[in-house]
Amino acid sequence: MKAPLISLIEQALANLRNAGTLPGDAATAYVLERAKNREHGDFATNVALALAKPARSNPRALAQALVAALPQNTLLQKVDIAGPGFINFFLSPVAYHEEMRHALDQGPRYGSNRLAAGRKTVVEYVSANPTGPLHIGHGRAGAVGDSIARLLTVSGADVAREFYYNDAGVQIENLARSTQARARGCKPGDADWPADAYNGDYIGDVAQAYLRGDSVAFENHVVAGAKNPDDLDAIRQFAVAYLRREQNADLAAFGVKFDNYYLESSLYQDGKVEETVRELIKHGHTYEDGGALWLRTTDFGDDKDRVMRKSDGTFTYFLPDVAYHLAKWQRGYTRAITELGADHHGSLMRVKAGLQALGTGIPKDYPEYVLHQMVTVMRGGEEVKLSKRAGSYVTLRDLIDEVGRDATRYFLIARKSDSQMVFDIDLARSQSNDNPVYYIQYAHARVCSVLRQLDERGLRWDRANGLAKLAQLDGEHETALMVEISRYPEVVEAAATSLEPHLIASYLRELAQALHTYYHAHQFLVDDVDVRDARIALAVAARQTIANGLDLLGVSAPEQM
RNA sequence: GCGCCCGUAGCUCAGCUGGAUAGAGCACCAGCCUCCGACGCUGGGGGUCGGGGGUUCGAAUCCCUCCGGGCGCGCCA
Repeated sequence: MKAPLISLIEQALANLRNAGTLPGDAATAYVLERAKNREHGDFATNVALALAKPARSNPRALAQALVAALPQNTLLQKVDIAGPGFINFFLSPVAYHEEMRHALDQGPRYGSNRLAAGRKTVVEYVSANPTGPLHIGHGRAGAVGDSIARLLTVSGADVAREFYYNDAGVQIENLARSTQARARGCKPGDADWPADAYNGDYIGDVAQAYLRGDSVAFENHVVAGAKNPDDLDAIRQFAVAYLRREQNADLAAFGVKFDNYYLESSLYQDGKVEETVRELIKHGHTYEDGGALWLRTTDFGDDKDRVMRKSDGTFTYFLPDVAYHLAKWQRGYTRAITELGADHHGSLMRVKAGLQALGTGIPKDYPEYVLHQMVTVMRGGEEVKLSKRAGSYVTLRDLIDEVGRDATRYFLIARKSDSQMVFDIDLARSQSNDNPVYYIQYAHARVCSVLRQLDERGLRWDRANGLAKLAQLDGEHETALMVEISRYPEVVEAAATSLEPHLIASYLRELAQALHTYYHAHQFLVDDVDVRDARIALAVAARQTIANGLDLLGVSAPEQM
């Protein structure tokens, strides 16, 4: 609904420039936003305040001139000037009725936009190494990353979801040795238990499956356990396959999917690592010192230079990261979003520096990072410590089983991702008013229930008639609901622009509240056919909007609870 | 010590690129089911927006500083 208003404002500004009221080169950085208060209309702009100085006028006088220069439009009912010089726009009811028509006509596409139209985008998230079960942090990464992918998709982008994992490094070697030790009957604490081993019980499960000769299928591979505890290479391959399969199963249960699985080992096989090193050297940002090859990341804002090839000839972790992001670029992704735990933020600068040092024209803001902060898990009023080494461990699978997929996803997405958050298992489990996800889902189910009632009473909803008769809905709660629904496209745009899916979560709560309030204030299934059709039209528009919003969060919209 | 994130009602958190009297949920108090599902609705109390400066018509929002949390600062990932 904003676009036509902005167009009107721009026309008014052009008129004033032509009339000499405004200088031709006046900057037009102004804001058009939803008025917080209904008394201030539907939208308000500070354009007169922003332009008062360059126009050498006072804000209220300029506002008067602007309003006078505003073209006539049927969408506008009234335009006021208030306070220091705000211009308040009161939309006509027809503007909202048309928006309800859009919501119903566009259905699942209501709220989509063209912000990122056609941009080939890769969204990378989770990217856990296959050394153990996924924990709640991975859950947050999955919920946030997946939701961002959905937001960009409805914004027109051509999105690929990607999972990157290390299948060759030191940690994998550790995994293999740990599994081997288990296969030989050792346990943590035994004299010959490896020093840096993974102590979790799940390693024992992997070892047993290996010894049984189980067959593990994952990501188009099948790996069978070779049963031989001395074959470390076979153990490594089996353990990676086993844990990857488990992680994939957990993510699938969480509703988080991927288009690509990208292996670190492939970067070596395809020569991408060597190519990256070669290019970095060629562009003169490297030097040797102490037998190691350094990258002069300080040329690009880092506080010290970084080793890229160690004196033993192997690479530090960040070089494959640079090679990996180069590969994203080379695969044609002009936009890359990388979702990471905030504990990795130290590596961002290095990877970006490496990409710039390549001199291949990769933009400075490539990739765009979205970080998520730690999640503290509470159960029974106490913090549950997460540790791969210790026994106490809440896995993502535990949460899905205990709390449910929808509530877990909602809780993990409802907070701004760069804020630390507390995940209270007892709260998330409670199916009460403590729990916003059920409140929102219930609003959706309620409308479904009304339609079932309609059917049971042998009545029929005439959609076209309902839309035509929306003018009969002029009550306070009905208007409020229309306003909420019409905000949805703006919220989607804001969330997609800032890569902040939590905005959708907050919005949905407000929308659900408006619907519940409306539900209590008015009866839907009344005898007056026109009023009935109109009220159902509004309710269905709300239901559609809730369903669309929940889908962006990866949360289901049940027809009954 | 340096860098990044954060500090808003008793608790958990919103507050969009600065805007018009600071919001929601929970908890607490008082009401609402002969009525389309009460997993709901209505009303009420409750805040020096961590402290202090600055920028300007206007600051929870931007800048500086201090205090208090978290996370990073390896030839680990």
